[in-house]
Amino acid sequence: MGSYHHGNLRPALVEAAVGLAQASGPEGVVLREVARQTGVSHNAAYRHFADRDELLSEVALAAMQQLSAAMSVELAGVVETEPAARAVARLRATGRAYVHFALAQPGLFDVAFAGHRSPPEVAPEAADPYALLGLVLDELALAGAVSAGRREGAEVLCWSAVHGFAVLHLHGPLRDVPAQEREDSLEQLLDQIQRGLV
Amino acid sequence: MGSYHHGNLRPALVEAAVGLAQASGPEGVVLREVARQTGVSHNAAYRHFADRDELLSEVALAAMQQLSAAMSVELAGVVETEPAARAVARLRATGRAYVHFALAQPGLFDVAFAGHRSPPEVAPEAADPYALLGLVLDELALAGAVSAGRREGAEVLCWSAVHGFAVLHLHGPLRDVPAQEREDSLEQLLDQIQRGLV
DNA sequence: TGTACATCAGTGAACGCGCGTTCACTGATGTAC
DNA sequence: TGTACATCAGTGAACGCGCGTTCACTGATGTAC
Repeated sequence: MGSYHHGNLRPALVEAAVGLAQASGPEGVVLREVARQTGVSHNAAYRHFADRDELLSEVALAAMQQLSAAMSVELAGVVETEPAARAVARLRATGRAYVHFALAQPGLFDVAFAGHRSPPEVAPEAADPYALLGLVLDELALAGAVSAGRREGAEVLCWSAVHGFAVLHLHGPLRDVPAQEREDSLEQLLDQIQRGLV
Repeated sequence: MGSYHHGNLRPALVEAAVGLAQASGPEGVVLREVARQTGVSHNAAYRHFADRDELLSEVALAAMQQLSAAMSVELAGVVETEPAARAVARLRATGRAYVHFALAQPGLFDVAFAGHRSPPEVAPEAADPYALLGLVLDELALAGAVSAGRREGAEVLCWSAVHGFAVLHLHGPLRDVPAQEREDSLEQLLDQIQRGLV
């Protein structure tokens, strides 16, 4: 690896950047530090990214993928078999995973949702938490657990509630709520979301 | 006002800072610019604030007050008289005002919720949107429009949903949703919140 | 197989940025006597 | 009422910060003939 050409610099830079984002959020992704950690000169990144923002977008994408992965894991853990109960449990799992990811990985969560210049940052299907939510809601509708007229736009309620909950507890006025209380509060929130859809 | 002593510098600085926050959010509140606009040397502020953060906290407080004021105005506009319907209308007004304020005053909204070092930033009662929400929920409970067991913790659902909605539409992936669609979506969200509490 | 040459992927030095903050200061104000 | 003096509220110059980005460059690689 002592060669002049790194050979695999781009992914190495992204990896380092993800590490920094994980540790210190968007501000932590400092080009010069990324280069330092990758053992490369501070301007080498410009061979692979137009500027810092482009690197940051890459990190945001990775963060989204991790979020989706976390949601998928929690979804896979649902063991209910009765269709309606199962769909409900999966919806709850989705929300729970979202909030837990935000709290466990605040840096990545922030990068994922920090306003970038490329608004949609359309991720590959699998990496899109929103698509995942839509899927689970479809299951719910199929199981008859959500009234017909209420399926449409249901994403927004679920997402808003869960996102707001995360943000308020992460940076907002609820950031000092003790963990246990927060968890109870979350389950209650999921109850209410569920009720709002039925 | 050409005198050496300004005489009223502290509030003048806060006012300028609020203006900057309004125009460009937390980052816009630049000490040197605040001083420039107030016609004072760039370090004069240190006679009145320990540092930039302390000034920013003052701005956050002002933002909270404006948010509360906006909510109060919308609340006052509710003309329903039948108690239950009135309470429901007032709850909706609260949420609507919250979101509309966020969208109309993104800079102030951001400052209000940007994580400061003084977490609770306990505002005088009147300036606390959370207290206002609690009040409206009490009315709702009194009117019998919310089941007993569901009054407790109802704040969190309402606040989370409305806050998440605002944030997702302000900076998040929903930022490009057209205004009309967004408004429809908001009304639907309020429907669902309402349903979640009953 | 060897060689010339285009292209690619790194390097090192330098720039400008504009800020927050500190320092030693000076002009204005209020108060005790 | 006048004066000495402490205190307060401003000033101007300076520092350090560490970054993102650009420039002209050089070492490595691959390919055509």
